[in-house]
Amino acid sequence: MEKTDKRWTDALHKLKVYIHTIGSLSEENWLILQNTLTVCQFSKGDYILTPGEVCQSIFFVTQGYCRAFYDKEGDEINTAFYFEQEFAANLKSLTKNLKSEYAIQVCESLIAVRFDRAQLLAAYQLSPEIESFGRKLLEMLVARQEEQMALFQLLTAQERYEYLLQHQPQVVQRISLTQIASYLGIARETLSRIRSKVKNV
Amino acid sequence: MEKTDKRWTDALHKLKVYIHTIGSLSEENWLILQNTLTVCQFSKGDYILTPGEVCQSIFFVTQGYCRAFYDKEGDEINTAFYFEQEFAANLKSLTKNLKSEYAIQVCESLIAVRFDRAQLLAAYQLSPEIESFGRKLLEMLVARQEEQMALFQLLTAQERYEYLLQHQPQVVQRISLTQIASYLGIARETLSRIRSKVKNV
DNA sequence: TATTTTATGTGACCTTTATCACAGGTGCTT
DNA sequence: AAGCACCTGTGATAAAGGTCACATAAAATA
Repeated sequence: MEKTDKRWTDALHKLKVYIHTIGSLSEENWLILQNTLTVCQFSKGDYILTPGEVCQSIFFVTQGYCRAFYDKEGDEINTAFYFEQEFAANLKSLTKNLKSEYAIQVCESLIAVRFDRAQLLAAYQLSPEIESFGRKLLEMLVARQEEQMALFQLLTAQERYEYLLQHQPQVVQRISLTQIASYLGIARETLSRIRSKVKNV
Repeated sequence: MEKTDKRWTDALHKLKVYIHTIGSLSEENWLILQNTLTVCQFSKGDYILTPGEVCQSIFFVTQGYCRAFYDKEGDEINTAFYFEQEFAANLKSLTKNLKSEYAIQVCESLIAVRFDRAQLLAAYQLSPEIESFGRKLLEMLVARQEEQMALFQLLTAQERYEYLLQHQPQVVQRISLTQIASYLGIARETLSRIRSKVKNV
């Protein structure tokens, strides 16, 4: 995508707005950061990250969505969905420079702002305020992960589905039953039965 | 505990060694950081964090261990164990200033270095290098959490137990069967059966 | 040591969920 | 419109794990 494209500036604008919700960044530092960013477009089915590859980027989704999934003996197991205003990456692979054990694939035509790992680290060196932003971003991601973990350790399949309905309604609205079942760790038939039970209550 | 206590300097030394494994910190900044730290001792059964309380500290364990657990309708459900050279905290509560939904309790007489949230944030302001350390620490914690999540989403009960045997043998060695079962999300009888099956293979 | 408490092992039985099979349904392609 | 691929719903059956009951072992306490 060209820097002059309306979608480019649009995506960066959305990111800027988002950044100001988690802390401040001076105009000067925003410009430094902005110079390290690119805006990318992907089509449905494209891979943002493939197994075996080392994750080099964090993507801030501004349109569409994608999913992370493992291949377990031929079965695809979803572990996350990333929607608008969310950050998609394999953080373990990114920070520890390890090969990814899972894939991230586009589900719905995607526009995202790309943070390149090396350039981001360089920006941290240039500006403590940018590193401070990086820390706050990580704090948010850690908090979200912690919540996600509790979901899986504490709740039954049905409770997890009801949790999604309440807390992540867009997951239920935009994603197929089969994909949600894989995410919840249950068979699609079981989710179909849960769904009809919940409806009739 | 007194600052002159041998265990105090001993704990700080262990922390210092650990910090140098995740990145460098100048002697000057180490001294700044050190001034914000306290070394605490807890007895078996003590609570480091109680439900409803806002988490104000991160503890670097140097001796003994503790566990995090939810109370789900009277049943205690373990979600984590923190051993020597690990950081114990409710990161969601700490970073978002929310009440904790779970407790952290000492299982085996504990010595830990305490990072106070407010003082740590102040140290970040004083020194970008300390904030950089904070970011790297979070990156490690995020990576560990991500691995933990995959464990629960991908593996069956028996596979999870075998994973523990291989990757976290101290969990199996130091913690009772009942506590491990609660951590794995299975009945203690089931774990007992898995254990006898695994032994006889 | 004797006594009590707590943790673990094991069988019988029950509940939940997975698996297999198949019947519509929806949307895309030709 | 016909054909095809893919998704969802539902029944029958199998397997995994939970629950209850009780025996035994280990640890704590008197």
